[in-house]
Amino acid sequence: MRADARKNRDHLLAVASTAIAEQGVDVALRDIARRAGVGLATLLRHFPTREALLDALLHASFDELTAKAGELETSSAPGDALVSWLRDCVTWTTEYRGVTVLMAAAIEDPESALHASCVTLRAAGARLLTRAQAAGTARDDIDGDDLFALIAMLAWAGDQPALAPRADHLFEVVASAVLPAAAGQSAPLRTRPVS
Amino acid sequence: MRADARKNRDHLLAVASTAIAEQGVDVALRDIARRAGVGLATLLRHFPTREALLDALLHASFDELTAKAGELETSSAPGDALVSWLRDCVTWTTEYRGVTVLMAAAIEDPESALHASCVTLRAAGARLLTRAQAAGTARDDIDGDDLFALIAMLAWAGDQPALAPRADHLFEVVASAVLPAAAGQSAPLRTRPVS
DNA sequence: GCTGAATCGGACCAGCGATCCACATAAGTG
DNA sequence: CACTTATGTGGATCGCTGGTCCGATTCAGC
Repeated sequence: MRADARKNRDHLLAVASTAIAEQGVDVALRDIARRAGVGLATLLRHFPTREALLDALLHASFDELTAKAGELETSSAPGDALVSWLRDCVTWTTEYRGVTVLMAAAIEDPESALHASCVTLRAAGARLLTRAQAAGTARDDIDGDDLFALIAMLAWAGDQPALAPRADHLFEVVASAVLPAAAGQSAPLRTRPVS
Repeated sequence: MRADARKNRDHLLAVASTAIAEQGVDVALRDIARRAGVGLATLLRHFPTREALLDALLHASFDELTAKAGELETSSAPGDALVSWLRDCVTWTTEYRGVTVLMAAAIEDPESALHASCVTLRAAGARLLTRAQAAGTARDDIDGDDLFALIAMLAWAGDQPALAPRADHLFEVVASAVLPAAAGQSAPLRTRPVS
């Protein structure tokens, strides 16, 4: 890649990052290009679709989250690890308002630039889940797909202005369903802890 | 209203209903107008915004759901009534793909044409919820706003092609959090039923 | 400095919701 | 029935979106 092209690419990523933080992932690509001082065509050649741009932007975050899952797998109790990782996932999406619906679409579209990242993320969650299930902390009748869906639902709620103030509380409610006796969560009614 | 205007209005509603069933609430208004054999301006005069059109279209359904809540309030056990009504709400939204995000936006925007309907719906749910809480069947730390959010989250999941196959299961998971010992729901681990 | 290839961005396209206004028509009046 | 007027209509148009094309520009190697 030519030096000027590389510079443009990096600058575009930086500008896109702040623009998305300000206006969400639906920000007009023209705005990003204008703020970066390049033409729309230049942006679209570096990143042919909005998803490709997001993928380049989010790749580091995705890797962080999967790495975090790997750490938690050995450093924390199964239940704590799962709920802590879920929390990380949900809070992370708040930085990229609107990304949830793209992820939900990408996970079943192999053509999407975000597909691979989403599948990896789901797999990381599934490992934490099965570990917690083996320990008897998480309910048995859900799998990685369910977990991914629950994360997406909570993240979506965080994206909605009317629902966002409740996001933390909703997380607790959902978490209490996945981990009925999770540490730090108040059980809904009286739940007998697993011995 | 003039007779021809009335006829156009009714025809537009009928066409919009089928178009939305086919393509979701994001269907192009131009398409609806064209399929109805009128100009776009005519559609937009009868229904100034997409929300106004949806409000006219959904009003009957909203009334049905609130009426259903009133019935259940006297005919069923508090827990059963709540979970049954939740199920009705969520399955209803599947007929109008994409309506959830509009409802979530409308509930806190008093200017929205859908605002009043959403508030009424939330109030109906809140009544069922407090009744179930008084009976000790529903967890105490949620309110009508939380319930509305949970319905919206489940409905949104049903709208996402990748998540829709799991929608029923996700409903059970969330319901088990709201009503830990709801009849017909298998408790996640062992939960001691309230005496 | 020159040349060829890589890169750029303004001009365009189709689609969207929305608005305007000349025209058509239904409803009321004599 | 004829005439008037208020109402309803829809094609043309606007600004915006994501996306494509191609002539102009700039870089990299010799």
